[in-house]
Parts: sequence; C-alpha cells; structure tokens
Amino acid sequence: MSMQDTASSGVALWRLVADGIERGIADGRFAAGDKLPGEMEIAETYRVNRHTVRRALAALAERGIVRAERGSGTYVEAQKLAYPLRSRTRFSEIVGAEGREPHGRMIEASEDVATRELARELGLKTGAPLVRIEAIRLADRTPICVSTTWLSAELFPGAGTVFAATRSMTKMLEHYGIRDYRRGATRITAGIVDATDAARLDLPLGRPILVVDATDLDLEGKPLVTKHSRFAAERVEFLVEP
Amino acid sequence: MSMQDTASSGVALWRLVADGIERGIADGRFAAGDKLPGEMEIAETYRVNRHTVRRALAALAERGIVRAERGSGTYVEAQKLAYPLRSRTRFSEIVGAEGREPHGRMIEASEDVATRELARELGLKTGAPLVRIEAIRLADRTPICVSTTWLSAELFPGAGTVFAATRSMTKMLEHYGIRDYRRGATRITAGIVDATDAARLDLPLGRPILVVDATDLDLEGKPLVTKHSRFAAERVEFLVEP
DNA sequence: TCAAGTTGTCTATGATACTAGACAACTTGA
DNA sequence: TCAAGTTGTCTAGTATCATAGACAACTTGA
Repeated sequence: MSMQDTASSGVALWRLVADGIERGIADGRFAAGDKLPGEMEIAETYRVNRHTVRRALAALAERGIVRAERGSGTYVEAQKLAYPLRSRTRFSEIVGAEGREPHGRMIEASEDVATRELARELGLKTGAPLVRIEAIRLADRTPICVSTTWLSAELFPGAGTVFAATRSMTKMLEHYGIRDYRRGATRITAGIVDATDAARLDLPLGRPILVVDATDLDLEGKPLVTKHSRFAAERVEFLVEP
Repeated sequence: MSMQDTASSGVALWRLVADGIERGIADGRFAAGDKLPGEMEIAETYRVNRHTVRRALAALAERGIVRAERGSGTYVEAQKLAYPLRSRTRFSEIVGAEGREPHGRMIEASEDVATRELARELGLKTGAPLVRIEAIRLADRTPICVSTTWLSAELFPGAGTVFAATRSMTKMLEHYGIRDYRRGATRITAGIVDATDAARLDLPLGRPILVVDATDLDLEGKPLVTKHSRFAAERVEFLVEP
C-alpha cells in the first residue's frame, strides 16, 4: 500500500495502521500485557514501510495504549466502559457500577432560543427562551463524553447556575421539584470528533465519536430536557438490553 | 490552521473541512437543496486556504453529497436511513418502511470453530463447530451494513447454502422450523472502517462506522445466532425507543 | 449591458508523509 | 559468550498536502 496507488482518503497511512492495531487490541486479538508482532512483521501485514509502522506505534505509545521496549518488543496496555442504555440511565450509577469514579463539570451555560427542531423536541414554540448547558463527564479523570443540554428557561430559571453547583442533571432537576424522570426516544449515530470536542475529550483529531440525541421526560411523558451528547468511541461501549 | 501548528493527527486538513461540512448537512444546518457558503467564506471559517476547501468540496461532490455549479454556488443533496432498535428488528421491514428497496447478498460462508467468546454467546462449548456467514445489506443499491453471523453447524447444517439461496436471515431460520425470534443483548460502539469493509460498503478509508454486536434468541430465550455488524455511519441513524 | 460574486484552472513554494537502506543499541535464549 | 531478533536513529529521494496569487469562465441581479 503506497500513497501512489491508494485512492487518497485524506487519512495518513500510519494512522490506518495505528487504528488497525488499536482495533486488534479492542476486540481481543491482543490482550493487555501481550507482545505485539515485530515492527517488520506488522509492516509486512499492512504492506507499508517499517518507518510507517514506527510512526503508528509512536502515536499509540503517546496515548498510553502500547509501550515499546528496546531490544525486546512492543507491549499492550488498555480497556472500555460498558454503558447500558435503559429508560433510566444515570451516568454516575453506570460509572460507579464499573468500580470507577464518576465526575461531572459544567463547561459553559448560556441563553438561547428554540429552533423549530428543539421546540418540537421539547414541546415548546419556536423561539421560546432556552438554557443551553455544555458539560463534560469523566470516569477516573478520563473524559467519556461532552453533551449539550437544552431546557426551557421559563420552566427552569437559572438552570445553568444550579447545574454548575450540583454538577448533576438529576440533582438539578430535583431542585425544581422533579423527583424522577425517564428516557424518551434516543437516536444514535457515529461521526468524527471536531476540534472543540477533541480538546475537551482529550482526543486526537479524526477519532470516531458516538453521537447520541435524547430527550428526558417526566413521569407523565412531558419533555423536560433534550441533549446532544458526543462520546469518545474508544472509551465506551453502549449496551442495549432487551 | 496550518500543518505546522496542528499537532498532526494523521488526518488531512481538507478531510477535516469535508467532515465539518458533512456534519453540517447531517444535523440540518444545511438542508437538501440549500446553497453552501462560498468557497472563500468556508475558507475563512475553517481558516484554511481556498484550495483546501476546494479539495474538500471535490471529495464531497465525488460521493454525491454536494454539487458545484460554476458561477453560482455549491448545493447540497443528501439523507439518512432511520433504523429503529427494537426486540424485533428485520432489515427488510425497516428499509421498506422508509419507502426504499431492501437487498441482501451473501459474500462468503465458511466453517469455523467457537472461540470462548462465541461459545458463551451462543451457549455452546469452546471449539464447537460453527457456520460463519459474511453478508451485506443494501437500501436502493446503497450499501448500509456488512455483518458476520455465526451459528451452530450442528443445529443448522448447511446454513450458508440456505442463506445464499433465501438472501434473508428470517427465511433461513424458517427453513429450520424457527417461526419467530427476538433480539437479545445488543452492544453498540463506533470505529473506523477497515480496508475490507471499506470496499464492501463503498466507503472511503477512515470513515466512521457503527459496530453492533447482537445475539438473536428463540422465544424461549435460547441463543440462535450471534452477529457482528458494521454500519456506514453516514447512511444510518439508530433509534432507541423507550 | 455591466459589475459583483461565484466556481474552474494555472503556476509556484515549502512542509509532511512514505519509502528505502544502513547501522547502532539493546534483549533474549542457546 | 554469542548469534538472532528486537527497537532506535540516521540519510536520502519521491509524492502529497497546504499555502499563495493571478486570472479565466460563468451566473446573477441591478
């Protein structure tokens, strides 16, 4: 595989090799602690120059996924957060259940007005005043997802401040007298991380993300908040249970 | 944004611009038929040279996502397949419901033996004989997903041949007397397409894919088949309904 | 008709990406 | 101790990526 004969995809060869190796680690072909094949062997399997393989391994080493030992070999170190999608999903409970420490932090809150799309989702009128909250969630200091949350500024005045203080969506809603809520429709797709999210998630540019759009409802089915979340695909795996 | 000051991510600048525009189309900032901003304006928003924008637009035009008209502007043409995840998911029904024509085709079938992982999933013993089926599914001739399906070679002898003939998982199971089945646990994550799948899905290298691992059960909850599917993220959107 | 704004094409330059080959530095096991 | 196998480092050449500027070809609306 050379740059000449490949229909150029805009993705560097070393990056494809790095992704291939990472995939091998993710689906268990290489377990944590295993020794990877030699640089020469990897170069042959991907049909690239050894230097290209070295670039790929350097990138993986940079991210702490592998570790090279001169004269000996290159070894694996890695694993994913299991994230169940139920009608009752609470980030802190999910992370806690995996024995990891959940954290949340508000990045920014601002006033906004409802687009037609958002209005429909929240059962409001186009142009209705909204609070927009950008937040990040982490497990053991590793960023897992960033999300943009919208909710009615009339029903939840000062929601941004409350969220910043409580650092929890659940506690923020409790503040407005909402004891329980459930997940409405959820839409999932995948994309490539943009520059802003890359910085927030501490991800290199070009990494895949899981994009989740969801609306939470109160117990009578009335929309409360709607969210647009971006998860680092390499750090999480969604579970849909029957 | 220049190549010098960017911490090199292995993704070309033009590709980032193309992904950004595509994302804008996907989440409705640019609707089908809309005119995109001029090349100069796009160049300014992304802080790149106009030639870099042109490369991005050329790549999108190549894939039929936009269309350039000299002297006038560049226009959008696009949309995604909505794919509900229920306990009863049938590809042909989902595609048909969108008013599109579903197709299925077997790529390859072979004998295999169960790894520990596969054995656990299927309720068999490690090393049990399996049939492995590689298949592709399309909507209106556009490839949507490729999947690898495993099932017991003892319970379903000659399954590959039956599937090749019927071109349908449902009909194949009917052949063995299974009238109905339902979806068990489903695991979803995202990744980057590899060279083999890229060719099968008619995707450029480096595009994001949705990776779905699922097991289908009979009505008593006994595992029938387990699948590893890769969906072209740009052509599909999963819907999780409460 | 004409000016302003759009996409299309050309030339040119410097930085990266990839390949190729050679050899040094180090580890492992016989 | 030594040979084989590993990662680390150097030089060099070609292709691609990105920038820059200039101008042609075309569309649109005044």
